[in-house]
Amino acid sequence: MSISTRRARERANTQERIIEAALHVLETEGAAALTIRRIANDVEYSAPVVYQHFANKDALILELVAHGHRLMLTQVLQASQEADVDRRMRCLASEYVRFAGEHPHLYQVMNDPTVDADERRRVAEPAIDALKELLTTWSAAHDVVLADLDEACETLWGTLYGIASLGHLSNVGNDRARRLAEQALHAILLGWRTDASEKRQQAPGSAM
Amino acid sequence: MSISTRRARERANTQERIIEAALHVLETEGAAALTIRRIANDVEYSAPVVYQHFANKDALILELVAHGHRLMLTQVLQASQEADVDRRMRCLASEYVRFAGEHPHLYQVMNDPTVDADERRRVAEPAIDALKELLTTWSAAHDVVLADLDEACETLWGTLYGIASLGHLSNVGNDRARRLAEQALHAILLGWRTDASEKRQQAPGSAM
DNA sequence: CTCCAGTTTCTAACGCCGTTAGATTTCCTA
DNA sequence: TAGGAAATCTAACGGCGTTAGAAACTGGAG
Repeated sequence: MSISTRRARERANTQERIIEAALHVLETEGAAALTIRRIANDVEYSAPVVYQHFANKDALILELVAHGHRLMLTQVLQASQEADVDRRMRCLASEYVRFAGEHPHLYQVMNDPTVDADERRRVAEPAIDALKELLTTWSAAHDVVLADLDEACETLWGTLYGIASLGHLSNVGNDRARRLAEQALHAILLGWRTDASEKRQQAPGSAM
Repeated sequence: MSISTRRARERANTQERIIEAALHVLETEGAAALTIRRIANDVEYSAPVVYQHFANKDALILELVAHGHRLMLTQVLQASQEADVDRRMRCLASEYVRFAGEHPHLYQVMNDPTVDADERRRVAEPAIDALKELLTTWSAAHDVVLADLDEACETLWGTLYGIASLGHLSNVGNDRARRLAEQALHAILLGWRTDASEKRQQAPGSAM
């Protein structure tokens, strides 16, 4: 009994080491350096051992993506603990972009279109849910009834992603991108509020 | 004399054929199928011939990216010839996302972070400039003075990119993504106008 | 027409990749 | 301590981008 549990523990341990090694290579040297042989070498095993823990490279990468989202979620939430909802929103935008800038390669893999869309969606869900929750409290605080919460959330998510991507895509520095994200978020939310108040003035109905 | 010009013409012709073949493979089968050997096969040459026309695969891909931006620019401009500036803006957002949805693989390569950032920026410049021009006329039409035109433009560009990416990133269909893009653009522009009018009420100054 | 120079094109190979089969070693148990 | 299962390694496959060097074709001079 105890021997098999030890085996399982060792197994889990090397699996964890593989993930950490992969993460380290990815963050320090980029996606191009992330090869099975390289990872195996770093954990002092031969390449096929990796396939005892992951069906293939894609599965390993998916694990990195999931890890990345967990990391991002905790960092962003932890850094944006403002009392005011609007400040919290603003802070979230800024911190999201900061994360993208501080972990460019990880962020890149997290949004790599070549990893299966469904799986990517799945591992990103907790982060999206957190945004959805914040957006809910925001809309309640401002008496704004959003026609479709999911749509509104996806709009914000997409916007943040797009502006964070500017950081690598062009010459826009991270600080500037953070300001742009704050500004865009501010503008979108303000736009929604304006829409809502306009609607309120003429007839009771849903937003936009 | 005439013989060397004919040689040059033939040379340019095969180069064009290579690009077209590459584009065809990319659009119909995706980036994974885009290999030098495959392209060479399609133009009925052996692989090394490709290297007489392009320094390496990256250079060829950059050509596809440039082609993609030209295609997108003409399609979007041609489809959004509205008289009203706001309608034109709205239409531009919608058409941008439509293009992304109709050429998913090309669009993916156009925004692939692994292609050199400077080169990518360079070939995307004409499209960005067109957006900048439209934004200028918009701000003039609404008496909105944008603090930094380039920043505002990059915000819009990033937002459109992010929302267009939702199309592949999640379950969001293209039609829905188009509506979201229109909505986000509308909200951002409305936000800027609101900012400007607020500023106007208290003191003359720049926006945001 | 023939032969030669120069260009174009191809074949073969290098080193890398992800991945798998089969031999080998290691470890527990009976 | 011998045998069998588990873990691990070596070697290989096919494919990738890329390059060197052989082969074939082209055009003009004797």
